[in-house]
This record gives sequence, C-alpha cells and structure tokens, in this order.
Amino acid sequence: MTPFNLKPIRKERTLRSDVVEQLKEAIINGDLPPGTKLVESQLSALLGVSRGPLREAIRQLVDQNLIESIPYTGTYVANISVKAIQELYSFRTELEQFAFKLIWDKRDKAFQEELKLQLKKLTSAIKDNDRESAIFEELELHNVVYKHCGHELLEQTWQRLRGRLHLYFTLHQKAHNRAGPLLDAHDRYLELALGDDLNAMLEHITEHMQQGYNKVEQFVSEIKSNTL
Amino acid sequence: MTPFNLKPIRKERTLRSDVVEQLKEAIINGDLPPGTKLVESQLSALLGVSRGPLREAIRQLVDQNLIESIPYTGTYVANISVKAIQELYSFRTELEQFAFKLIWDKRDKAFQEELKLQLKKLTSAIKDNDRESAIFEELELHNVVYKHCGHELLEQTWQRLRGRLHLYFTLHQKAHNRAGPLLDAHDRYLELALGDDLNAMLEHITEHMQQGYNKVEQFVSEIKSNTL
DNA sequence: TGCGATTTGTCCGTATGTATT
DNA sequence: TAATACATACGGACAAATCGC
Repeated sequence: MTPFNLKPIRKERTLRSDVVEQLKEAIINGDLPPGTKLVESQLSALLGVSRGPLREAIRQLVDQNLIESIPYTGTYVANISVKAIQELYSFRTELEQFAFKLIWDKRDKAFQEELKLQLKKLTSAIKDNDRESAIFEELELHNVVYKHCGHELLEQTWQRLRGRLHLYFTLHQKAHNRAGPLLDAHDRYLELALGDDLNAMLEHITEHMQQGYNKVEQFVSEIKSNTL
Repeated sequence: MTPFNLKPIRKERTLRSDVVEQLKEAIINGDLPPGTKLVESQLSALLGVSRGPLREAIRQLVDQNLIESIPYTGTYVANISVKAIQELYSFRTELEQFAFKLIWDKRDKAFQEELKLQLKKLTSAIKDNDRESAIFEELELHNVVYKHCGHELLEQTWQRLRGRLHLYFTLHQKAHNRAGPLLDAHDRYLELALGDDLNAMLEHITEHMQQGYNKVEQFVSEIKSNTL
C-alpha cells in the first residue's frame, strides 16, 4: 500500500454523465429489464433532469449497446439473443488474447499484486454468497488486465463490452438464483496469467470463454423457448 | 447483377445523423484540422441547426474518437499522436485477422466477386490519380471483408476505427502530396484473401499493417518535430 | 383507409456553471 | 478579483413521424 492512495477526484461531472451512470446501473442490475420502453418525458421527470441531457445520455448508451433506438419510434433496453451472446464471447476472446500478448513482457510487480488482490476480492464475494458483488469483482479481475496494457483503444473497447456482459451475468443469476458463469476456475486463470507460458494462457482464455458462453447460451435458449 | 438491385432507402434520417455525417466529412477531409476548437454556437449557426441535435452529434463523434471533449471547456477535433497511431494499427491487425478467421470457410461467390470489384475500383482510382477516392476505396476494400463476416460487434468496432484511419490517410496525403499508405501491394492481399492458406493471409495482414504503420508513423514524427 | 393520440425530434429564449483572461 | 466567453442545463413550444383504433 502506498501512503497516499487517494481516490481520483470525479472530474467530468456533468448531468449527462450522471444520467449515463444511473441508467447503466438500472439496466445492469435488471431494474430495467430488456425490452423496456424508455419514454423520454417519463424518464426525465423520474430523474429530475430535462430532456436535453437525458437524450445525450441515451445516445451514449446506444453506443454501448445497452439501449436500442428507433428514430421517431422509441428507445428500448437492449434485448438479448443467442447471436449477440455468441458475438460478445467470440469477440471478447480475441480482445483478451490480444491483451495478454501486449502485457506479457510488461507484467511487473504492481500488476501481479493487483491481480492477486482482485482474485481475493472475487473469492471473498463468492464465499459470502454475494452474487451481485461477485459479478462485479469478476469483471474487475479482467479489467485489471486491460487496464495494465497501456492500450487506450483496447481498454475503451473492453469498456464498451463490459456493460453488456454485466447484464448477461445478472440475468443469468436472476434466472437461476445461483452463481453466474465464470465464477470458478479462476485460480487456474491467475496461475497461468502469472506464469511463463503465453500459449497456455491464450488457450486457457479460449476455453474459459467457451465455458462462459455455453452457460449463458443455454440459459438464454431456455428463456426464449419458455416465452414462445 | 440482380434485376432489382435497389439501394436501401435512407431510413434513420434525423438532423443529428446528418450533422454527424457532415462533421465527420469535414474532419476526415481535413477541412477541420486536428485541434480545431468547435464552438457550439458558431457551428450550429453554420450548419443551420439548433444546439440540441448538434450536441448529440458531437457526443457520437466523441465516441468515434474523432472529437475530444473537455467538460465545460470545449470540444476539439482529435489530435494525432504516434501512440494513437500505434494503437490503431496494432488493434486493426487483430480485428482483421479475427475477421478472416471468421469468414474463411464462408467465402462464397458473392464475397469473392465483391472483393474483386472493389479492388478494381481502388486500382482505377489510383490510376486516375484521384487521391481522395483512392483512400475511400482502400477503406471500402477492407470494409467488404468486415461486412461479410456477419459479426455485428466486429463490424461496429471497425466502423468506429474507420473514421480515424481515414483522417490519418488524408493528413498523410496532404502532407506529402502523394499517395497515402497502403495504396499498393493490394494484388497480393486479394490473392491471399481468395486463396486457401489462412495462415499466409494472417501473416500478410501483420506485414500489411506494419507497412502502413511505418509510413504513417514516420510522417507524424516529421510533423511533430517540425512544430517544435 | 384515414384519424387522433402519443412520442420523438427540433427550436428558442433564458439562466447558471465553469474556465480563462 | 472582475469580466468575458462559452458550455451546460432548463422549460415551453411546435413540427414530424409512428401507432392504434
């Protein structure tokens, strides 16, 4: 621990950014289920902001694939589909493999410690049976990797996937009332991430993602077939 | 040619989307040089739209990395930097390799023909010494690949890079008054893309991108050192 | 088919917050 | 410190498009 481990002061505070955060939260937590129609007048009244900033916030969430927008018709919380999940996981596999290729020779002490710490947090959340935290810490674990790559474009792209991924995890957890996907076998992930065999790590990512995909895909299929 | 090869009617026509296109054009063509401050009141008067749609459009261009925004201070046309170019090219390499892995076993007649046609357009533009078109057709060539992958997330990510890439090409061309990067050796690209050796294609992409990066990086370094 | 209600898209005037000089 | 310029935000109004009846 460094003596002055200060939190970054929240710069960039605008109403728009606040609204983005709140809406994202609501979607990710499942308070606004997929398909929900977002009516501007209602939302602006609910949030206590005017339509201007709200519309700008919605635009940003559309870019993050959390909201779908049809001109002159309406905006809706993003729906889930097997194809979208397929794409998300296959794309994520590539992203994370790229990340490890980038970071491999730059894995300093700080990185290693942060990764270990994050795994502890995740394990702890799982042990406490705190599902919501577990999902968050799971994503934070991967986030550590992206953060340390020093590749802004990559990190930015990851952030744009993260919300959607979080949503899937939450839905999965709510549907089954048990731990979401990927919440185990993280020891192996860490071991390889700190080891010295890059190819083994890359392979593990492929398997890791495949496992996660299988679980999510299965449950989405169930939902879809139930609602027919 | 199919008998009814109708162009899709431009749905999604809103003032915002028009402004996005116009601003993107202006930035990409170099009419709005990097670093230019965009003053809302001036721009809205110039474009003949109110500040509402303009602000929403700006938000979208920020997400495409064509505009940088500092809250309560101003928005500026994105600046160029060696690091940004490095990131763009390394990331693009991964994207395009992923694209070819996806499309490899799905390369039907339509894909092959479209790729050939697009190369013709590019070659023609180069021969006519039409630099602006050449840049566009170059990007269109790669676009064909992404389009045929059937992977929305991938294509979307590509589109978000495309503007920035276009900007680099334009700057390069304006600075040197000669063809931008990557405007040769496309025959080899096509040959491999239609061939049956995926690994050769993947390797070629790495080299292809590396070449392009070298040229752009060099010229950016020149600019930077000139303005010291 | 048309009509009316609802909602989005857009404009404008105004007020406040922030950075810069 | 004050003043200026501009971004941010508000609220009311109207136009345009969609959808249900």
